[in-house]
Amino acid sequence: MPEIPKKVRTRFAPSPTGFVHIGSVRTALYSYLFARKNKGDFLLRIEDTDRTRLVEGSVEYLVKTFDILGLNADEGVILQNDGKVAQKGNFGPYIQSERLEIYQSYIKELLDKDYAYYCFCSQERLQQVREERQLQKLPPMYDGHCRNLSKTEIEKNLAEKIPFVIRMKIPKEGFTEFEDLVYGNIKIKNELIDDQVLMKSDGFPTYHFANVVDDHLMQISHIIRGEEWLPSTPKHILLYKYFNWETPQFAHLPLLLNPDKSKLSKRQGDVATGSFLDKGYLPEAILNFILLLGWNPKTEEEIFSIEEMIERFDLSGINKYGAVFNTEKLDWINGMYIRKMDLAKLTELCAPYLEKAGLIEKKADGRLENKLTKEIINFEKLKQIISLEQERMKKLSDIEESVRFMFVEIPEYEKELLAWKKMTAEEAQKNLEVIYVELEKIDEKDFAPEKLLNLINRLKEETGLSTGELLWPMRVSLSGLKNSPGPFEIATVLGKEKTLKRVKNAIEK
RNA sequence: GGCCUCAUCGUCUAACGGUUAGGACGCCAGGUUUUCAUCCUGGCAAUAGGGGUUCGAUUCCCCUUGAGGCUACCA
Repeated sequence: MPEIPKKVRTRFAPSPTGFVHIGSVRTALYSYLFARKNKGDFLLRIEDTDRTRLVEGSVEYLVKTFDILGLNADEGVILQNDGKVAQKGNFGPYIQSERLEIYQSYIKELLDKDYAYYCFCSQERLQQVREERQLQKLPPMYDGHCRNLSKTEIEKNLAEKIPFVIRMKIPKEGFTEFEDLVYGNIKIKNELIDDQVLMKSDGFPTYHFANVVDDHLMQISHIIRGEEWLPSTPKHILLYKYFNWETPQFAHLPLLLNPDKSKLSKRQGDVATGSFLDKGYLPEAILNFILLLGWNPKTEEEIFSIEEMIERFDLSGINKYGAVFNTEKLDWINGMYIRKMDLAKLTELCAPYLEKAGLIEKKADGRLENKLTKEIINFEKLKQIISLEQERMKKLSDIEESVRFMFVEIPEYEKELLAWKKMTAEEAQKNLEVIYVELEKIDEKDFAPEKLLNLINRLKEETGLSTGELLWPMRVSLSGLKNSPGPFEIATVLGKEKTLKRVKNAIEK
């Protein structure tokens, strides 16, 4: 493979259709990493040439999502510091609908060189041609009806304002081949390539045309995109040749798959990046997860910071087969990131979930109020509460349910839950009485895990009870849950007063 | 139908033609002072099938099968 001396420039070029597909994020991630790795540029271009699929506000949503993910473009459509979407760079505009004049001038060049032609065929005729060819078991291609119209015919049709498109003139002989950085040598007979529409009747270019023109004008060196473009790449190569432009390198990425191995779609599950973010998957965990869906470092490392990704990433590590998008491992990776995270940061990230769940509320003066008990809780206390779950949670949204018991006045639960294994609830209550008496003797400031452990150990010796017979009832009295953090940790965060209150409540049940 | 592409545990994947086919997630079992989780240890689990080439194929070639993509005035 020849080394490319010029600067590496990659781009991500989404269509603003309203949501950000997780597969697009992977494509963008690979482009981003490749650019960073090679000290190149990463650009974001908006491909909004299909006017029928446009969704209001989606460009802004898209750019913001990428900003959250940390995949910041050096050039193109970017998010400014003031939160506004803007365009940056010397090769703009970077929104295709703002580049119509550019496409017009280049299509004229193709027309002049006889590499493209006007086609006045109606949709109905095209439909008919397709059906006829299908019946004859021929590829449903355009039949070339308008390929050789005379100049006078064309002028007459134009004068009569007959709607037209402009098609690319594909050679009837030979073949087009290229070296894909992932798939290797690809060779396709020209006779099997359709005379692709380049300009639509509404004056907008098709993907194939706008994409080639823009990639060239924006000096893109490596086109990293989904495998669905592999079959149409020869058309693009031909266009570069027609224009006498240097052909960039191509790297097609295998598709992400549904569990049934079809192309990953929203019909079979959640593929919107935004909803993963909403559920509390961390941006870096999402990137780490999708990085591994189709690429591997050839080592047994699995957790990568973005810097490590940049350092390790290499196009040669990309697989040729599609990976099933199965989020079980995402849960695990996300948990790893949560455990490594700074507690204060985690607390800040969890707070909105607690607010949404109606457990806390931010008052006008900035203080946090426990909405259930109306107590004011400071950030330190909230941090302690979150710390109970840091080792346990898989995603931020888990926090709502798992920590609710810390906010209620008294947890609600069935008395029978107090009983551990074969013991009865009454026996459990008796054990709690013993614990209660000892707990009362501890000084508030000594209410910490080590002291509490010592106390329980002492009680074990004095009473002959087992650890479980003491700890299970204690834990349930504090959390009201079958599964929860340990009793010492809960008691420490709760403080002496609340702990005693909960134990007492259990005894009197 | 045509064209293109792909094929290792359930999933993500590793293995210059020579390995008891490795790791991770998940699952199961055991341990770590109560539960769940964490952590540790162990276990179950794969080269789609058939032909070649070779002393020797997961690996190279061919066929079959299976899967996917493309085949729009969508991207």
